[in-house]
Amino acid sequence: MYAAHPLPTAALHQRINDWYAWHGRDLPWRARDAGPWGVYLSEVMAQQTPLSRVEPVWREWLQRWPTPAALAAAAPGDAVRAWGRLGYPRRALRLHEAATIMVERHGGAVPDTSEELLALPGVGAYTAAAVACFAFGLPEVVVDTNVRRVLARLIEGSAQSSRATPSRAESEFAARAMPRERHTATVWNVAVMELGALVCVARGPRCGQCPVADLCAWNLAGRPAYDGPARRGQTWKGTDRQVRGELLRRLRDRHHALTLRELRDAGPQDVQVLRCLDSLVADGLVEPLTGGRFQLPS
DNA sequence: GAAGCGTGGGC
DNA sequence: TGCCCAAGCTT
Repeated sequence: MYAAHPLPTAALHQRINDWYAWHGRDLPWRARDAGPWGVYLSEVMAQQTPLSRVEPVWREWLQRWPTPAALAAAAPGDAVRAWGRLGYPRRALRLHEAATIMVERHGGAVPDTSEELLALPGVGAYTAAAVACFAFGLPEVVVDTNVRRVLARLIEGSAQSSRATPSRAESEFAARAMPRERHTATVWNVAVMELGALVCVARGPRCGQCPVADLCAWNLAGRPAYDGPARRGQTWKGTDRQVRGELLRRLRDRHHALTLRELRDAGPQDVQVLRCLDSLVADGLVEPLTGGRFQLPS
C-alpha cells in the first residue's frame, strides 16, 4: 500500500495548511493558554468520542483539576464520576493513574517527549504523538482516523476506512508525507486532521469545499465506493458493554454505596449483572465493600 | 491481529 | 429505524 504513490508536494502542504489557517476551528485546547495538561486531557477525552461532547467535560475537568497534581490528589472515583457519559470510562481511571505518574516521576508536569508519553497508561501511538506535537511543537507523525482517511483518498485513491490500528505501511507513508520544516510539519498534522473532520468526512465528504479536490486521487477516480471486506458492526443490545454502562451509570448518579438489589436491574439476567460487576471490579472502576455493597473507587 | 471496551448523534 | 461513526488503547 502506498509504495507506488507520489508524496505530497510543498505546494500541497501549503494549500492544506492555508485552508486550516482560514477554516480551522477555535477549539479551546488549541488556545495558547491551554497548556500541555489541557492538551493532554483533550486528546484522551477525544479518543473515539465526538468533540462536541468532549468540550463541556474538558472545561469542567480543567477548572476542577487544573494540574496533574490536583487530579492525582482526588479519588479515582471522582474522576470516573466527572467523566460522566463520555464513554469508555477506563480512560478516566487511566488519566488519574497518569496524573499520579506525572507527579511521581515528572515533577508534576506532562512529559515532553513521545517516548515518555507513550509510557503513560491510556496513551498509545496516536495520543503520544498528538500531545508531543500540539502541546510541545514537536514534528511527530500524528496518525488518527482522519489522517488515515484523508491520505487514503488523496494519495491512494481508495475509500478504505479500516478501523484497525494503522498498518506499518500507513504510518511510514504518513511520516514521509509530512513537510520537512518543523513548524510547517506541526501545522500540517492538525490541518490534515481538521480537513478530515470538517470536509473529508467519512460519509458525505464535501469535496466542493476541499482545497485539494483537484489533486485528490479518489475524487479524480470518481469517488469509488469502498469495496473491501465488510466491517463488523459493534453489537450493543444485551451485551456486557451495555450492562457495564448501566451499572456505572447507577453508581455515578448515586453518591453512596449501592447494594446488589439496587444494581440488579442494570441488566435482564442476574448472572450477567454479576459477571459485569466482577469485571468492573477487576478493572478498578468499582470498589466492593463489605456487606455486598459497591461504590466508585475511593 | 482480533476482540472488547461506552455513548449518543446523524442520516 | 437501524446502522455507521467518532482525535484509540489494551490484552
